[in-house]
Amino acid sequence: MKQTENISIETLRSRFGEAGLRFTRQRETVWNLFARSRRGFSLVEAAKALRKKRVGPATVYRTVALLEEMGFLCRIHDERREHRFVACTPGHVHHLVCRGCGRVVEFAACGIPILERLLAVETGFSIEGHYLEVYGICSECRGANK
Amino acid sequence: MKQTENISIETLRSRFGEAGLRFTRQRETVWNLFARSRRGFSLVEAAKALRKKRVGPATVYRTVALLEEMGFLCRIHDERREHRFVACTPGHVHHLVCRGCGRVVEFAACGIPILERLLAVETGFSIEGHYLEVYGICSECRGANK
DNA sequence: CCGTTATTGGTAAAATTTATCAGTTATGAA
DNA sequence: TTCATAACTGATAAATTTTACCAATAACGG
Repeated sequence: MKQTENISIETLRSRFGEAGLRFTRQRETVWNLFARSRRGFSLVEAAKALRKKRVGPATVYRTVALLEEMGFLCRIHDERREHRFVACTPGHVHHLVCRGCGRVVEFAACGIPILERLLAVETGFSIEGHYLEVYGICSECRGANK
Repeated sequence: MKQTENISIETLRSRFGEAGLRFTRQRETVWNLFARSRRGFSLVEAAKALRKKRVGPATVYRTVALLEEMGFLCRIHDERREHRFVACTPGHVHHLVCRGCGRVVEFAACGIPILERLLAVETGFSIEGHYLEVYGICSECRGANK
């Protein structure tokens, strides 16, 4: 399974342009932080890391929300505790999260649609979507424990 | 599909006893709030609702965390925004959430294990668990829109 | 009923998130 | 390249959410 291939800066810039938004130094800096991390960051972590790079906290909050809306960042719930954001491929994807190092691998799930049809019949709901996150230990973390 | 059948107060009381914990008026009050709601509450909502019933905010936070640890409350992410807690059957269950009224219906998922085996092969992770939440519109909310 | 001790409430403090607005800067046009 | 416009930012204040603290309370066993 391929590791997440990140969106290029140029793609990002043009998507901003199309939306009538400016691609500022700060926005690029925020994106780079996430694009280079397999694990992602919580808002607090990102704000702290970006302060050193002259990006104010308010801008970090605003930019992360914006990138999430645009589909470039995904929110990871990470086993019921902290929220993190990771760079992701726009569209419907899911994440496999390592309980050891926290690294995130994207995958395009399936098998769920069948379940959804069953649920629709049994509950009377019309099903519109789902959120799935899988947890495990990556091979690297397994190796480290030996 | 059956509506969530709540744990009885007596069951709850004895589980507290077994764990060496006291079953106080406040803890019972907190439980009752959640047990009677199909939708659940966020911590802020619960704290506000319980203040009227003479349960302090600190106690609400502590008790919700405790009930979650014991498996009587489950955390709902609710479509990427607010966290809510709902009374749930202990064990591995998932939730179907109405985008209209927010009501939550439990279900025991399946189909996921097959996906997990596939992911294990493709990523090298050893898979240990997952979190699944499904969104839709309940029949009551659909009816209301007509 | 009593004593022990877990639990609570009320408040203070900490941590997180949002609002505000004057100053900055990306962008397109000239 | 320069300029004008308006989006964006930063710094701080304010609001909101969560945790810490400790004397007072009350659940539970004996």
